[in-house]
Amino acid sequence: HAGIATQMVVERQLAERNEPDRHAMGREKFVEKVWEWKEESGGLIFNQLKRLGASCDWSRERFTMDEGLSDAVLDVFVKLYDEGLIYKDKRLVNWDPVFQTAISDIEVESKDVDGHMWSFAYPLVDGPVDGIEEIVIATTRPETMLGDGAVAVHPSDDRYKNLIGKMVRLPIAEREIPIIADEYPDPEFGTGAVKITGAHDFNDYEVARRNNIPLIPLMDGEAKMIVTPENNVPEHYKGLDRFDARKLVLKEVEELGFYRGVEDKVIAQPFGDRSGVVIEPMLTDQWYVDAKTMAAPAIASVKEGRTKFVPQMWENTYFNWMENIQPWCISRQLWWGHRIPVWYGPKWSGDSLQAIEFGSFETFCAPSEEEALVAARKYYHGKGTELVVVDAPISSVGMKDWVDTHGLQKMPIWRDPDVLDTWFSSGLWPFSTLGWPENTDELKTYFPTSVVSTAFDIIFFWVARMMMMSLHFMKDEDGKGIEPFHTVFMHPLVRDKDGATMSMSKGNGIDPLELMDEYGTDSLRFTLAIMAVQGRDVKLDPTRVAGYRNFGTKLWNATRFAEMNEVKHDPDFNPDAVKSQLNRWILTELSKSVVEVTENIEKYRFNDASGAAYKFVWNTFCDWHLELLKPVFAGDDAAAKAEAQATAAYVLDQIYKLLHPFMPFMTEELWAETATTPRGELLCHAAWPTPNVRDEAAANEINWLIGLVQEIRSVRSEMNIKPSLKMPLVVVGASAETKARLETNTAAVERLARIEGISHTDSAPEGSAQMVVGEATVCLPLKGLVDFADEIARLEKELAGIEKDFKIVSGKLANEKFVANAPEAIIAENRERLAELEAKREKVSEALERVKSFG
RNA sequence: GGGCGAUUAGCUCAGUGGUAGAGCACUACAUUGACAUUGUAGGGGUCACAAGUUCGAACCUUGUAUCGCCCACCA
Repeated sequence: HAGIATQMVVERQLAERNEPDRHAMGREKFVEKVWEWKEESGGLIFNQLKRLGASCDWSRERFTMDEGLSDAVLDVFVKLYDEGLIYKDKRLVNWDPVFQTAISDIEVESKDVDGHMWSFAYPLVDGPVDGIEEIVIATTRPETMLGDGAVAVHPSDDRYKNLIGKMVRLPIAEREIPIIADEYPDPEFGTGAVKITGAHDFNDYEVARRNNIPLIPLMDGEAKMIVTPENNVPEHYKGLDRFDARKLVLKEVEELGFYRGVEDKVIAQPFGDRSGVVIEPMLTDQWYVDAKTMAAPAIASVKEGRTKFVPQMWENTYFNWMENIQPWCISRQLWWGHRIPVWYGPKWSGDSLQAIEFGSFETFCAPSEEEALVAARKYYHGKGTELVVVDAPISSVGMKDWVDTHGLQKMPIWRDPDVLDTWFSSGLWPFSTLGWPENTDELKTYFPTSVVSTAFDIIFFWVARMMMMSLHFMKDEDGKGIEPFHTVFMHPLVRDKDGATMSMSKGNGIDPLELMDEYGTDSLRFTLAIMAVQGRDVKLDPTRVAGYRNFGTKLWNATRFAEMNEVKHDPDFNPDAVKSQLNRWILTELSKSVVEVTENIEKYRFNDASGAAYKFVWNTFCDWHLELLKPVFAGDDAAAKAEAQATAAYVLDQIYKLLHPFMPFMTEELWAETATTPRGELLCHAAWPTPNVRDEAAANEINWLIGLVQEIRSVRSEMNIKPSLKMPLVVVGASAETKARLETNTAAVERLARIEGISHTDSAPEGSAQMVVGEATVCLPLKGLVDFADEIARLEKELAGIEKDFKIVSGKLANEKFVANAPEAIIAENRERLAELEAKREKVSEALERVKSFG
């Protein structure tokens, strides 16, 4: 691909520098130029390849990395040729007049442009029929009228019934063409009569073939007008650009009195991907792959589930294309790529050397020149004829000259000048890269592969072709084709803020290199992962990248904090032996996160996987675990400290692993930096974490603690109590369990909720803010600190919220149909919730009464 | 014309039948404390619209509107 792209760039450079074009320059000289300008012309591509680690030394004709591949490509061509699946055909192709090469349908982009539709009259040659003197046709491309071979009308169109078979005179070219009947014209549209230019329009081509109408070429490879006996175009059109020819045709048609009007019309025009100019349908000889035959097993593979698309909706797109597949044109009129392994020589029709058929040529398809010559010698019977390989193809006229000059003692042989479509070789990627056709160890190990990850826009270019090629060439013991991969993961396309695909030509791209320079590679990768939702494209917003850059910093700082507290990786750490509730809690949360991340990766839900890791690291580990560890680290219980350190080290290790797919560079670095003894392996080779500790009691205790702290903080904030002010906590109605929990977590509560001293009493102290946490009411004595109207308002608001929820839940449970139809679990959940709400409502009401009584 | 997808907080987007979510932005407070690339608390949503299915709908069905993409395109 880089080679082809380079050629495109070099051709543009040639044009800009007013150098002769490639065709005038010759192949040899052109390759020199590519070589000479490699840095400035192909430098970008070259650098990209270097980044990818490709070893390319820009040796002539091909990259060194392609050496083995080239052989495989030529082998495949020869095999398919021998099987009759590759053939040469004269057909209409999409032609790029700038690069002067055939391109495939999917390299053509249709755009709506403002255009015109002109009407011309073609007079009937033998005078009026039914009072009709002329037939009026409409066209958006007036210049093509010079190549018309017929005028078509619908057989059911009564207006023209009696005109079918009559001749009309073509203005300017002065040819007589027939009026024919065909299903193609729409009687409702325009005049119902359509001009047929078989050599320059795809629909017309089909009509012309069906009706044996001659195809009359009007243009050369650069889309400049040509003058031939067949097209009878006046001499002064010769060499005119198609758009200049259009103007001239319009002028002359008007002068001749055949102009019948014009209207504005938006027309869809096909543009070439690479050149950006309007493509021209062109009648040419090209090599084709019988894609219909090759596609059948590839369709079956998806139909029968041996290859799956993720998300599945892309299978429709795949089928839609594969079932309507056209012959695949693989010739490209370029000079940089895999050259088609076909040689031609004069055709022979008998035993005698004299029996040359001057109009036609014999084809020798072989993987190398030597082998082609062997075949050629065989063909020419070794009748004392010496084969001479010549550079340029020889036409039938040239052949006569050759015979005049050399006699029949020397036979010219020449190679097809065209190269293969890049996707022809790309389609072989799953096996050609592994040393095929040799049965190498690599091939045995890595073929078939498992998942191909790509964007939907190359399902056809690449995915479908890999499947066709693999199924055809790679067979199992029973001779059944092998799929190159079992899953095709379609990742989202990154679009710009308006939803358009980014492209060089539109200039709307966000350069990933710039984003990486600004935010870091891992940040960009993590952002793309967390935004990679199945079935939806990504509109990339750089502020999101900044957000996830901060996440990386957070992890870095967490590691630094751990280091400062002598958190050290302990190779003998056993999670199941951990004792403290806090540590058992984080291990439990870790287990849950491991499951969540793993399952989502396995389901290709990378956004959910990275999101779960993000939440665990920031909102669980950093926000709570590390905060709760601070009093432990600051305390003097050496055993507790040691266990906390070992646990934190273990959790960090698991975090690095979970995040490694999404932030490989940073986690690999942290993995190495935090090693106390050598890790013995890279993080990317380390075993994926598995869930272990599941301690719901510990989880409940710490989650209760978190709830308590949040409750106190919330009240403090709402009551505008300065964070610097520490205050006592008075607990009313605590159960034995709550008392025990408070006892073990006193230090944590005091630190995180800015509390000084926890006591238990039977009734709330006068002037307290009161919070209901579980069965207990937690009070902050605020007498003299705040206005109690605020506390009343706060409690009333809370009570209103509870009332609202209570109504909803009790309403549900009062509904007989709900109780009768809803699943048990849901009903139980609602009952539980109702009980909780009821208890809380009671406590909050009591608290409110108390505050009011104080007032 | 056919197909596919989207419409949820100011913005970018998660959420496929059971308590409406994230990041950014916004408001208030906090700074020798791992981290201001920060912390705490908070405000903000008739889930485009309408009808239906259901005990229950952002989610399922049908229709409407708007937007996007793909395919085929009236010469």
